[in-house]
Amino acid sequence: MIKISFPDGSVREYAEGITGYEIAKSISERLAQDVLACSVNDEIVELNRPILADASIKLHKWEDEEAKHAYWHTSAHLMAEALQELYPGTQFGIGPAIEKGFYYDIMPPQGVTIKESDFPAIEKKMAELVQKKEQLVRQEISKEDAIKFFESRGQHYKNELIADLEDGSITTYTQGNYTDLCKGPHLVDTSAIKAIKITATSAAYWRGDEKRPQMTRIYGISFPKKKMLDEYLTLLEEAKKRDHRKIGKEMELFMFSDTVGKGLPIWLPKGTALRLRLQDFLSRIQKRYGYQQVITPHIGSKQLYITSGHWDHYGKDSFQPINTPEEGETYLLKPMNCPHHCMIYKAQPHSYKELPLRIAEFGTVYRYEQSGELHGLTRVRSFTQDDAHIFCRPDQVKEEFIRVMEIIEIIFKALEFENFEAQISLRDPNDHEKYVGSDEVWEKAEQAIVEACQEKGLPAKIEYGEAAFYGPKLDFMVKDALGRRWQLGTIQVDYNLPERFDLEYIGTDNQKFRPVMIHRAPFGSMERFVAVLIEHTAGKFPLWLMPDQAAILPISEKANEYAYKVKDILERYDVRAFVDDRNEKIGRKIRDNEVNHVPYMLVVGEQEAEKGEVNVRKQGAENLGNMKIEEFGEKIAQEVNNMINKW
RNA sequence: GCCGAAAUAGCUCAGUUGGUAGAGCAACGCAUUCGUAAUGCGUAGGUCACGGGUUCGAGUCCCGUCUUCGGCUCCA
Repeated sequence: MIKISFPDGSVREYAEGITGYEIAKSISERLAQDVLACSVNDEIVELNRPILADASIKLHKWEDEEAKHAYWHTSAHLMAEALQELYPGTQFGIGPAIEKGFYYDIMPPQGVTIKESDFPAIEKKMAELVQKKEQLVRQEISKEDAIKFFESRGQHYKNELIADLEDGSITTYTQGNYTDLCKGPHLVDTSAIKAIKITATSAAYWRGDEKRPQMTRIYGISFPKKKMLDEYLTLLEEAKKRDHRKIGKEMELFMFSDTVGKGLPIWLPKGTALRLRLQDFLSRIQKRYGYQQVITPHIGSKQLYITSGHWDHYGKDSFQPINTPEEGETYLLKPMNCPHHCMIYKAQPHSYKELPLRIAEFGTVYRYEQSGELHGLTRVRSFTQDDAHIFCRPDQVKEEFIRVMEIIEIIFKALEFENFEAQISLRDPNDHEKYVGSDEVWEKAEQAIVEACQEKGLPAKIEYGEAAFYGPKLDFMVKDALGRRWQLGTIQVDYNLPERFDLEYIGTDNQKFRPVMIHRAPFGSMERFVAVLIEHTAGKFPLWLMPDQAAILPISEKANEYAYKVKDILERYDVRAFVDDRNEKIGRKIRDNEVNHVPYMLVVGEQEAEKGEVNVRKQGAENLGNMKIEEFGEKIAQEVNNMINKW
């Protein structure tokens, strides 16, 4: 007999060789039906793996990530089996479970391309195979046999994977005619896969290397119940409705023009109003935190970027230089603001007493992004960073870092971004080529970041090899409507640029010292931030950011004049309203757009005109009754002020 | 840049097997002046992304280009 302990601490005895499934069954039939995988001593295994010694066990149902992982991984194998039958001769790369579903990278036989129109056939074949209730059979295999086996099937990619594996650790899983090199774990059989949707195809390089062959990646998702698939598809539809590109167009916030150029956003009046409000908000906070605002040109001489090192690193991958016709000068569109700010620092001698010096600019930069990368406002070729550079003494780094984290905290709180993740990006300890600066300097910087996070109690994921070439960084990621992660706020320590620009300050002993530079952008960029903000709020911004805070509806022609008077008066309170003087039903527009972006509707007629009042209706037509225009203006201004001053 | 898909009126879309270009909303005009989150009637609006080809005839079929979309790769 062996002892099995459960997550609740209880212990039961079972015969040696019992499986997870049998354990589940011993608890209840229902559990046995629902359970998909189990963890034995924290290793996730399939339910039919015999347990040979005392162990702790967790049974995973669909709700657990572990179960979903096994489920989708098995789905990937199922899809591979279907593809093998539909397209004999297909070579298989890798086919993992991902956050939402699974994919398989395949090399279809010569002359075959898999298109969207082929998806139903693949789904159908998978459903057919499910009917067979094929077991997934795990087999341990020697390296030699594995190579022989996959060679005999013409699976060269699999063999390349095997070459990197250690003998003795190699396992395969077989269901029906399909055998895959795989570590597992899997479902016991495929019968639990009830609802399948092939969602997309894409090109993907073998092992992510663009010099290697390009494979076809097929994405899919599957669920134990048809209803869950339908719900998932509905969710995707809902997410599309809050796509910032759609809402941005409807609300007339921004636009793109093919004639102006791809990836070059144009901010329309309402979008500009929103953006300026955000900039204003940040400026207020920055003033409080001792920043000074500057404005620098949109181009800089090539020499500036040679000094900064950016020319060597990115020259060939950026927009190409601008040359003057006669004097042979060479300029670059500025891809970042740091070098300009360094020159501001360098223009004057600095005492240790002046530091930290904090220089801020809403600086527009231009970066060449590959055309396939462009995406709404989140990935563009010209964007404005809410940039600032802090020049400080080495002993001030941590404190300055913490102060920046406070600013980011204020912004995220003010805009209710609770769903963010923090990531500390450190260098890849094995790669010294990629980074500039000494090990010692890097270690100090990395330590400062880690400590700052600890002191602020910010849980942050550490990623090695993700640092910039000039220094480690802390990034804040927020998810968009479709669950894609976008980097917003960023704080980066830089020991490199001060060196390259030979920046210095005079210490207490009258000696020269090198300052440390901190780059930071709490929004990241105005474009990306507004995009994420739109998706986060579905266009229902907080009142103080709303481009149109009220719609004024005159009831009769006679009231038109009064309506405009109301607008004028409200403007004095900085309340943005528009007059709908043709009495077009606002509701119609709103319903057609499936959005509801105007928080207040002011109905005005002769009665109101006489008394100088407005009839106030809140979003959803709730009638708040009549009040004086000034009273309403005051109320909104007050509400806005409260929201801003809270921070 | 790569793989796949799409492109029709300002917007959202329809357009059957190739045979005169359609709707709703918006715009404009006229009527309506209403206590309200969809007033009525009318008018105008299109080189069907662009360029080539097949055909008696192309929005529709084929090829190329541009842009957009979904991914890949990339991201200072």
